[in-house]
Amino acid sequence: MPKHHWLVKQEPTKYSWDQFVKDKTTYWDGVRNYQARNNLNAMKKGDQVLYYHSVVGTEVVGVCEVVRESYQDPTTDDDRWVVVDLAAKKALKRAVTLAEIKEEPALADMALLRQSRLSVMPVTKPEFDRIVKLGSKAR
DNA sequence: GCCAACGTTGGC
DNA sequence: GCCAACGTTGGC
Repeated sequence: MPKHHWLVKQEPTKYSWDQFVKDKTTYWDGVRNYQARNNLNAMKKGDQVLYYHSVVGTEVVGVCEVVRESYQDPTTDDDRWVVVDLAAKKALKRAVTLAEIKEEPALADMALLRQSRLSVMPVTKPEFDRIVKLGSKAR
């Protein structure tokens, strides 16, 4: 089965990549948006996920992996909301900024640009590979 | 700190 | 079921 690719956003002041790396795995809580929730539900174990810092930095900083598929959000009794478990996999050699993504014609259609408020979104494989490639070489 | 985009709520 | 008001997110 082909793996899916995703991008999750977090404000580094709330939960940074560094903290994530320290924790190794985390559950992705706090999603209160149906579209983002639907994306969480569609995640499969082993899917690759880009980690994006919003507000502060506005850049993709690392890659993580789905280690547990969606289950009831432990931080609320409301059964509409779910979380997934993510494991930090590897940091990009250098962060890929939002400005760079905007400059890349191949990335112009990313949900990140079209729907700035969505916090969990699908990414196509070419888009995913492109960002990882950008993040693995010097500017 | 401001403002645009967009999701949600509630009156009708 | 429509739409105005309101709240939140996130880029700048």
